[in-house]
Amino acid sequence: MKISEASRKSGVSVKMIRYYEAIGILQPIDRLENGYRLYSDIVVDDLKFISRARNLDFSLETISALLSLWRDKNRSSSEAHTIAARHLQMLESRIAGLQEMAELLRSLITCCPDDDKPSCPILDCLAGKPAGGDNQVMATRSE
Amino acid sequence: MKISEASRKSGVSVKMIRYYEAIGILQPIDRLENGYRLYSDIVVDDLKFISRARNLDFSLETISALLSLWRDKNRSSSEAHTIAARHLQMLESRIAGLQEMAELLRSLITCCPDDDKPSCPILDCLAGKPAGGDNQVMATRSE
DNA sequence: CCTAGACCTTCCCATCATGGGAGGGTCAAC
DNA sequence: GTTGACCCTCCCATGATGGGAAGGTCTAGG
Repeated sequence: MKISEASRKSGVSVKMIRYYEAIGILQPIDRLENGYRLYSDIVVDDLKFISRARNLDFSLETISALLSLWRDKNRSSSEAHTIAARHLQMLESRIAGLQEMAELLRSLITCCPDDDKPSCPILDCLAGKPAGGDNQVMATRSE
Repeated sequence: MKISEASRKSGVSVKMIRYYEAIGILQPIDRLENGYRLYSDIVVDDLKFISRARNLDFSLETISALLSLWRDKNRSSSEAHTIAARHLQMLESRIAGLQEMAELLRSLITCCPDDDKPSCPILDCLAGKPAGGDNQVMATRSE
């Protein structure tokens, strides 16, 4: 099949399919005489693999490693385990960071009168004014 | 003060200070005769404001709006409220997405034998094999 | 007076994953 | 023989950040 069908079947955009090949995640794809790429079902499976891994927010570099593992029938599950565990840890620390932000933001939003007057704890906090509560965005307290 | 001192006082890198000016978040900075930028304490405060807002993951575009509001003594707190509420919503949906990923990943990691044999539910899941449990990464189920 | 070093400037490039679009080739159907 | 749906490559843009080159400026020490 040609690239647009591979795209349709895999859910990966035509642009990205070519890109994955260009950066070496996909082996070089066979070409027809006119230069058109020819995709096998196996490559479509690789594309689905990539798509699922992207949905778990793995980087393309990591996905490349995972795909190699998948293709390697002599792999150890511990290798995939290690990669996944490291990624999970990163996800968790990102979640923690975002939650901290969200919590502070929520408290500021709750305090904000949301009216037509200028006084606003949200802006005060960003400006470093010690607000009424213990809201304080961690920052740059170098002075 | 010159740029490196402004950087030290604000916690914003020299590169970024220049960048913020270049994209118009900061007003054009006064120059000495030799072309060196001259920073006032007020601009340092702006930089701290930006830094705190970045710590809450506001985009520079949004920060530009917040900074304008902060400078506008005729603002309504509702304007900041709206911006912050929209941002909070975005943070929350990102958290939810990451948590979904983390949860699936955790369950896969738990199932993975983590040994020297090739069988691995993590890779199976990425490859679309319906694993033992109900682990299934949402993807591309177009066939 | 000269030099070393610590600044400052601008400009270009790289990141990461993704998309847009130009300019041009190929092929099938009508 | 043209139209339209494909395909190709190449360049550019995103957002926030850093790296580094090439070159100007200023100050302190010899």
